[in-house]
Amino acid sequence: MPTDNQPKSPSPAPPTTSGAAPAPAGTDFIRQIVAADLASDLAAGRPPRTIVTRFPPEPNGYLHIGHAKAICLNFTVAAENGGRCHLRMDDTNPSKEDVEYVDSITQDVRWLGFDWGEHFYHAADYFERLYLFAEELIANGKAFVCDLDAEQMREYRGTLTQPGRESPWRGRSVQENLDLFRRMRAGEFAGGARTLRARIDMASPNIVMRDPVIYRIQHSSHHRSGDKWCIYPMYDFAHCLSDAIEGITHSLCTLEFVPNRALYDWVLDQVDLSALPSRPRQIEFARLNLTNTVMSKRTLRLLVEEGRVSGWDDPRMPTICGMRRRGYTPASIRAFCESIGIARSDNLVQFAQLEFCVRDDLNRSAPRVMGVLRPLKVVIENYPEGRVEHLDAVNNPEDPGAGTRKVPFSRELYIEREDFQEDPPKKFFRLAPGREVRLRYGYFITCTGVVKNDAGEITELRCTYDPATTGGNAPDGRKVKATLHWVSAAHALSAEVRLYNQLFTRENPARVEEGGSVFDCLNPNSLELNTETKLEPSLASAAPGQTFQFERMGYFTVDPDSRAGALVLNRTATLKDEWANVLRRGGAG
RNA sequence: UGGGGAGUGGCCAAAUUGGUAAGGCACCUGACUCUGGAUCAGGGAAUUGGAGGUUCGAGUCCUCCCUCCCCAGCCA
Repeated sequence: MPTDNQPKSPSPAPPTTSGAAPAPAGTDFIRQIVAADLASDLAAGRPPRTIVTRFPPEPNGYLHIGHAKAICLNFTVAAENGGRCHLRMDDTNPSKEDVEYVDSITQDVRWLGFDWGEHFYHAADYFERLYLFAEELIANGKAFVCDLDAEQMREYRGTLTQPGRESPWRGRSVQENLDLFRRMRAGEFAGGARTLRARIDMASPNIVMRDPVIYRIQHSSHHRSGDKWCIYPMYDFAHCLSDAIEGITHSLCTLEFVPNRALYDWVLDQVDLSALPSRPRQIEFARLNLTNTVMSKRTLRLLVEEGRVSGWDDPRMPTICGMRRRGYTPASIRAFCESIGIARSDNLVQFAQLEFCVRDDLNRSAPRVMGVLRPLKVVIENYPEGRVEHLDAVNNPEDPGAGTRKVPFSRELYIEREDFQEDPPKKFFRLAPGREVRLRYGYFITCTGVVKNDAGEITELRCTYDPATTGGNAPDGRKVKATLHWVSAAHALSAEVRLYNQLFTRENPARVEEGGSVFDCLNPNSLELNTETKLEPSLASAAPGQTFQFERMGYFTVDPDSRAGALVLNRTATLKDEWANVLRRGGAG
């Protein structure tokens, strides 16, 4: 269970009536099924079963936000019902898996705020038992050793519209199958030379049921079992049995496994489960898709391998480690996963939904600070040269307990370039010639002059301040339309800031055009490097991982690339920006 | 094309199993504000993919049609 800021979800009402009792309202179909199962136990006079779920990643890549949806679902459904959730490495294919990934996976799940207790498992640890189940299938005449090679097998499988043909090896005797299978295990045959197949129905309209391979020979060493095995079970065989072995009650997976459910149930029907704690049930839900990004592990891997991003933890990546580096909090990711719901229809969630969740969380927790991304020098002509004041600034208006800090003010400052316009449009209430604005926690200033270079670019503003408005308060109660953030030029810290934009320009990059590539819509401007940022001096001691709100600019998180005196910050998210909406609507003129 | 899954405001997503379309995000308006942030109040937006049918009554049931997604790895 998450321990920090955990979004409280109401526990389903205790089931009181028969198995047909209405499920609690306002909850997704999976929670309704779980509630109904519990209700049916009660109705039958049994003690209600312990709900056991599992998150079963294959350690062949890094976890992403789509996995977070599954992780939140599995762990919270279990927790809401007083059950438990296992973390299981689905590591049945040694050629693609690595410990590097199991380490990152456990780290990410823990970081998200979930605890699997002692229930950390590996499918590889079940290889011996799985092998025995396979022999049981053979003994029951439900599996056979097949000598067809991969290409032949494809031909025999048939097509979507044509039934397959039975393998010539389908009729081998139990004895021969057992002997061959044992010799497969013993390493007598080359990789790919033979397979163990379930004997089901080559004419099934469900292709998954056309005598699927359940064991293959692969002479490669496994990250966990080493060289102990040279035959490895396939997903469809290993997964359902692993679930049964662990006592999983509800095996939640994504929609693409719907056709596999027939095989999941078939395998469980063929073996003696009586010594096992449960007969698990597979339930599918729709995977998460997010606008302007991709969730496919293959594509994410290509982004990394082709150097289009800096690594799996590039802050533009939808990976958990990328989002962590970007500055997303575990609570914000959990809140997001809760907000999108669980259903069976394909979906494409807008990135704005995720951004809302980070802002919502960071607004409450992030210390405020002033940072100028595109500095424009301001000289306050009537402010004494050499004078420095240390003004009080509130650390977090959402959290009075966060206290205040001192910010130096002096004659020469930087303000944001975009906060000044020489010829301001109608709805622009920031600084302009002759106009008065407030410098946050500082003074009211009035622009009295504009200095330009030979190219006609504004290089400096001349202003005057009203000494009576110290701290930003006007004793005469006069109002000002805008409050600007600023930084004292002499005291400013320089920093590198990485401004991130969408990785892909199209809403759904996964939908590739004929003959095209996902990378056709890669956003060339997804990373904007800014080296001119000036920060208030309080940031000097900021440590990697810390997130701040730069007032009026957004949330920024200190990157691990930072070194003493050389801060690097990632923009986690911008603030909601009314002015940007005005500009977008073209209503500023 | 065989099998399977799914279509509810721009995006997610509910709907007590037939009783008259929640909520969130986004958007817009106003209030407030030393962040054009936050907060508060309000608003627009859906003939529930389409056409028929059953019914006093249909998002929910029936029929037909359309669209999208998944399956032809010795991947998961």
